[in-house]
Amino acid sequence: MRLDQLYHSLLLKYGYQGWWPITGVGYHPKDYSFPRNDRERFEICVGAILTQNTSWTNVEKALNNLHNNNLLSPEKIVKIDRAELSKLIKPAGYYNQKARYLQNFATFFLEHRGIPSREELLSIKGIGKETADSILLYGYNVPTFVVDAYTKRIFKREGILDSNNYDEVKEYVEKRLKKDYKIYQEFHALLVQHGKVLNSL
DNA sequence: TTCCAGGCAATAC
DNA sequence: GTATTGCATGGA
Repeated sequence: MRLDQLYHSLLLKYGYQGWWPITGVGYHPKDYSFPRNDRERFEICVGAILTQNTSWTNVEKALNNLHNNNLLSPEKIVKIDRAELSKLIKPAGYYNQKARYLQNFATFFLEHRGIPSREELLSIKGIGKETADSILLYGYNVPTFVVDAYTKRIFKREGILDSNNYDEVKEYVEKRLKKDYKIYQEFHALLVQHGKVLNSL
């Protein structure tokens, strides 16, 4: 199967995914106007960090804890005691590491203006390639493709590309699909959805 | 009970 | 430069 065929067949099978989910809004299929403000942008970045090797349902519990305590802002995150932050994000797992990662990112978010570069994001402790690309693609609508474990697994299964190299898989997609953030957002979300379905078979 | 999820950094070879 | 290992909760 070719790459664009996979994209179209997944879209036909699952429909528009409406990523990235926002608290109080949820998923928003065919609405690409998000994030609508810096508050939503920051929330997406926090979610991207919390979901590292962690199921989204667990991340939602942690996000709700922060939201309900009115702490879902960079100012609050940098100020709060780290042990207190750890406690609130506990459901997301790895909570000691992630509390530190969130404070590292919140500090950057407050000091930095405009769209960050991939290199700037990667220099933050706690932001690796997938998280950096997720932040750029969903938080800033930059057409950069996000590769995750499902992507590699499905590409191999479909005989598209057998590689464990992040940048190689990323470039493969970016050279073959139109550089459109809407398409990259949908495709990554569809690959995750398909990966979940395959796991449940 | 074991397995693993929308990874990352540190360390070991 | 590539391969391991620690980090942790909640659901299947």
